[in-house]
Amino acid sequence: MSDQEKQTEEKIFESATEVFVEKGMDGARMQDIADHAGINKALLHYYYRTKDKLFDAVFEKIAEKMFRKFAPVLDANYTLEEKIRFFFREHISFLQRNSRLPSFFLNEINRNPERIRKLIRKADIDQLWHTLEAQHRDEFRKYNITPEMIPQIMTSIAAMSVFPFAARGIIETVFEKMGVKFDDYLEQRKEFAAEFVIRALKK
Amino acid sequence: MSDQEKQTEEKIFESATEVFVEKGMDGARMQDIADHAGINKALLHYYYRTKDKLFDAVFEKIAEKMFRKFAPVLDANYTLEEKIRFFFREHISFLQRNSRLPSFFLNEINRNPERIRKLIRKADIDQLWHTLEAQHRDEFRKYNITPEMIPQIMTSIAAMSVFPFAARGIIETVFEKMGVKFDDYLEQRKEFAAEFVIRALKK
DNA sequence: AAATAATTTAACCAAACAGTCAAAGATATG
DNA sequence: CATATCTTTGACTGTTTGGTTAAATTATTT
Repeated sequence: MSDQEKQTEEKIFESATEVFVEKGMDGARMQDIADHAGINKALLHYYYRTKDKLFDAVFEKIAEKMFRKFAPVLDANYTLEEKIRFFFREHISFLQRNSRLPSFFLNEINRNPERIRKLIRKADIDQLWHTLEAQHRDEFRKYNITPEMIPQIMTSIAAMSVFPFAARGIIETVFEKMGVKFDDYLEQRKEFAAEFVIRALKK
Repeated sequence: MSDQEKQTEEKIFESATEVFVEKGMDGARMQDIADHAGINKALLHYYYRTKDKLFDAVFEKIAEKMFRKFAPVLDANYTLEEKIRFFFREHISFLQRNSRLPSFFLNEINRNPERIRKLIRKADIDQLWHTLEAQHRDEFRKYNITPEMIPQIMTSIAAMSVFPFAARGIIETVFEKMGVKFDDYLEQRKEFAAEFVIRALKK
C-alpha cells in the first residue's frame, strides 16, 4: 500500500468517522463524506464499496477504542476502590475528548442490535467479568455484594460515567438556565462519581 | 372535527409515533407511516403538511409525557428519601412500558439541540428546582449537600433510571451471555437504584 | 521508455424520497 | 335534491441518494 493511498484512505476514514458520529448512519451522506475528505464520490466508493461497509469499519473502530478504556480495570494490583476511582477518571477524560461518541454509539446499537453481538463475542465480556469477580472476592464479601447485585452495580457505574454525555443536549441546556458550566461539571464529576459509587457500596 | 376525521388523525399520529421512535427522524419514511396507518401518502400530507411538522408534533407530545412523570416529585408531603423511592418506582415503570423512548429522545435532542430549548422554556425547569430546594433545605443540610453538588446528584438520579433503557441494546446482549434476564433486572432496579442513591447521599 | 497496474475523475443511472395535484367520494347544508 | 365543503385517492414531479462506468491520469514494474 503506497503512502499516497494510505493517506487518502486515512483521510476518508477520518472524514467518515466525523460525519457518521455527527449525523448518524441514516443522516450521513456519502457526498458529505467525500466533500469532507476533499475527494469525489466515486473515489469514496473505490475505497469502501458501499455505505454499509464504510459504516461498519468506522463503527468497529470506535467500539474497539471505547472498550479498550476498560482494560486497565483488570489490573490485579489495584483494590476495588482504586479501580473505581481510576475508571471514572480515565473514562470521563476519554469521553471529554470524544463527547459525541456515547450518543452515537448507543443509538446505532439500539437501531441495529445485531451489530453489538459481533463485538461482544469478540471482546469476551463475560470472561472479563469472571476475572474481576475472582480478583475481588474478599472485597465483595466485605461489602456484602451478592452475585445478583453485580448487574445492578455494573450498569450503575456505566450510567454514572456515560449518561452525562448521552444526555448532553438536555443537561447542557438545563445547566445554562441554572448558571452551571458543563465543562466544570465534568471535571467535578470524575471525583464525585467515584465517591458516590463507593459510598453507595458501603453498608 | 368529525369522529371520522379524529379517528384518522389519531391513527396517523399513533403510527407516526411508532415509526419515528423506532427508526428516528432520518430513518423514518412517510410512506412507512402512511402504510402503518392504512392510508396513502397524500392523505398524510393533508393532515400534517410536512415531515418536519409531523415529527415536531410527535416529539413534543412524547416530551410532555416524559416530563409529566417528574411532577409528583414536587409534592411537599414526602421526605427526600420517600421522593427518591417514589421517583424510581414510577419512572422505571413508565419506561418499562415505553422502553424505546429514552434512546429516541436523547438522540434526537443531541442531533438538534434547538428542539429542547423550546421545551425547557415551557417547562420552567429551573423554577422546578428552586421549589425542590425550598422543600428540603433541612434535609440537604443534614446530608451535607451543598449547592455545587446539586447538578451532580440530579444527573446521577436521572442516569440510574434512564441509562439502562438508553443502553438497552448493549446491556441486554451482555446479560444474555451472563444468563441474566433484562426484565428481572428492571424489576429489581426500582428498589436497588433508590437504595443505592440514598446510601450514596449519606455521610 | 514501454507496458502494466493502481488511482482519480466527470458524467451518468436507477431507485427512493418528500411533496403536489386534479379529480373522485363522502358528508354536511340550504 | 342540489350545492358547497371536507376527505381520500392514484398518478405524478422534482430532487436527492447510493452506486456505476468508462476514460483519463498517475505510479510501478520490466
